[in-house]
Amino acid sequence: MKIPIKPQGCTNLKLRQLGRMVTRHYDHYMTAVGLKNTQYALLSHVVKLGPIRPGDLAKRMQMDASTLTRNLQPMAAQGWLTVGAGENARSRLVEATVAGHALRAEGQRAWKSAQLALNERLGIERVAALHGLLDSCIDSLDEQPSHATTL
Amino acid sequence: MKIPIKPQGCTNLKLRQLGRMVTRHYDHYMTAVGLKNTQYALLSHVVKLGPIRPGDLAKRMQMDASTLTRNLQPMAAQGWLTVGAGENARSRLVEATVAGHALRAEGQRAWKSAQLALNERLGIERVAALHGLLDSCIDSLDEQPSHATTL
DNA sequence: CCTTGATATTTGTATATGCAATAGTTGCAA
DNA sequence: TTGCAACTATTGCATATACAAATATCAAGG
Repeated sequence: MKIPIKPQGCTNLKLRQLGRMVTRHYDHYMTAVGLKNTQYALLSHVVKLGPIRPGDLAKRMQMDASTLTRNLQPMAAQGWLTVGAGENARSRLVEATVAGHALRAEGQRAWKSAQLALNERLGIERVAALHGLLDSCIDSLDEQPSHATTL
Repeated sequence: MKIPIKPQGCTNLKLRQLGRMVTRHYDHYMTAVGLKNTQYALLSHVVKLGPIRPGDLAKRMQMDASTLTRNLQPMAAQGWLTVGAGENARSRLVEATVAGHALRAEGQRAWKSAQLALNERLGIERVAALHGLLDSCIDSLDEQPSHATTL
């Protein structure tokens, strides 16, 4: 007989609290290369996913399209990436510049320091467990239409 | 012999992605009572922690004090809480109004729906596991001076 | 009393986030 | 061909987030 353990408290609150803490942690490392944690994440995605349409990129990052539009702006202004013409006149393609590739490489080193320090502080197994759980939750929520509100 | 499983990917990215998804989920429910997820969290803390100084509240919520100052403003403007005088002239006390208490009760019902729907979608055991992990990480990071960078 | 250092909160600046509404495009159908 | 629906990206608006700097206050010493 398995006792179903009820989750206590608010998932959203816990996620946001830890999110704030962890984000601050990474930002301390990323500022060394002049990037915010969010910008490093975005730049990495653009580098890895090559020329990609904003909408597709937003989906990949689980981010609202309008948020992406705005987050791209300071980075394009810095010359790290370009938002050029796509196939149609209505679609576009985001691509990392040479400077963007270089910066992302630098950022990757800073990121690594931040990640290792975090692993150290939390314990590598706890981080691994957390990753597994976060990934599986992301996957589950991604499949379903968000608030299909199956009541 | 225990093989130490290396965490793959970026903790920050995963936390933020899931955070965005979950926050959107809660917000869909909270808008029914005119609250944002963050405002519900803040209001609940103020209700529960009674008259409390901004700085202490910020610490409790793992939030920068300046962020708190600003987040309180729209809520005070709505008459849900007050930021009154504290013991000293330099300190203050945040307290929920009667309207604030009422709204928080309403919000709690909306929150419950959101939480139950999330439990449903992720599975109650996964949510419980996630909570445990998030809590333990929050605790660990809370103890240490953040970027004491023990390298 | 006055200075000085510690405390508590708020401002300045910049970015992140998302919903609703808009604008421009494309494709299709009447 | 015009007219409408679907698609793609952006704007308007409001809020969230944090670091650095400014403000205001208190607490001790001198």
